Amino acid sequence: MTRPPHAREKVLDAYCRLLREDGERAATMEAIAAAAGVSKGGLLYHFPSKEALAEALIARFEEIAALGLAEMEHAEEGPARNFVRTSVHSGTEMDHYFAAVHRLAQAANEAAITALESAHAAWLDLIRAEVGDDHAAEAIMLIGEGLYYHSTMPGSWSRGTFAATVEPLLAQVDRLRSGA
Amino acid sequence: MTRPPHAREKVLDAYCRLLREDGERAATMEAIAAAAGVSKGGLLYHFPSKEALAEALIARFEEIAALGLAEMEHAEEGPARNFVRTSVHSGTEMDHYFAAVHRLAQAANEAAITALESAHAAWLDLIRAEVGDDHAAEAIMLIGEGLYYHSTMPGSWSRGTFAATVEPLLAQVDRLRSGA
DNA sequence: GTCTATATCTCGATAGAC
DNA sequence: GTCTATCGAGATATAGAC
Repeated sequence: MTRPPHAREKVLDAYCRLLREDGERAATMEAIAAAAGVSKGGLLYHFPSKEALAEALIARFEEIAALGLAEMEHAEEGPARNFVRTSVHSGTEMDHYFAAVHRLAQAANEAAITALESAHAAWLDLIRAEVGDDHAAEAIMLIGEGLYYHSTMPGSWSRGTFAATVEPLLAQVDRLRSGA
Repeated sequence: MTRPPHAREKVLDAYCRLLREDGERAATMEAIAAAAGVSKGGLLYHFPSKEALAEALIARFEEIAALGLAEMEHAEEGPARNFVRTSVHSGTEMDHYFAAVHRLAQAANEAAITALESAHAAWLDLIRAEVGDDHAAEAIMLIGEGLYYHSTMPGSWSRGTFAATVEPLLAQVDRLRSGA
């Protein structure tokens, strides 16, 4: 880490936003540079290729995901509830980078696919360890994934449907958690 | 309806497959034409623009989704179980077109976003009507959406994790269904 | 209905001035 | 460290032969 130069940060954030809002095709070097307020040449000084940009974004996602995982592991309410609670779209950095990496994965970027699969596997492990029953754990995890799915979707339907209902949903999680 | 010409079908299927497997950016007119076994000119006779192609694919998805919805409504096991059962990736036409429309939605195609939102809303309505408790219905629907999310993902992690576990998952659905 | 040829534009990347 | 200028490849779409 050690504090990356300012321009690098701006570029990465712009790339993340373009991926998330307009999709992988729209996230061209030119568009990214413009959104970050630098020139194409300036961008290519920091990231010598488009692939390098994607790698940096994925690395960033992995950092954020690791932080979230540690928090989930030690959450007072338990990993299961914490996972579902943090899966609703809340505009966090995690939400943004998850959606961006998701776009790359759907463009068949292997590193992005691997990063998402690792995150999913780690989440499931923690929920399994807490809940005991594997199938209840899977069901809980899928509720969270469903929420993540909606959080990566453009449009606002899911926001209107789920935004205000985290607590009642957590009550359903408790039903699945308790006993098998 | 009324039996579209053969070439139209081939083109639409090729477009669907390219979107699903390689992403929206890779699904170029040239690649689609090649995959469908026609020339660029031939493709553009049937679909005068890329937008027209996308519209046709979305219309196709809406047909398939309507059929699935009717089946879900009258399923003997009930809409909730039927929804979750059919949400696991099973390589059906519905899976394929869902994934393809999902790629378009993530490329900020408004019609694709609307089509997916309509489908989600219709599914949730049926599950709500059966289950009674709105939050249990949402939880069940999210389990299905989680499975759909995984079915649209490239890579094989979810296949290995969920493929053999539909029945135990349906048992979890039953737990959520029964009583509030 | 389907093809080839081609026009026009935009992409990612390089070169070199400052 | 950031810019402008430019190249070659590949994108959508048109024109017109068959």
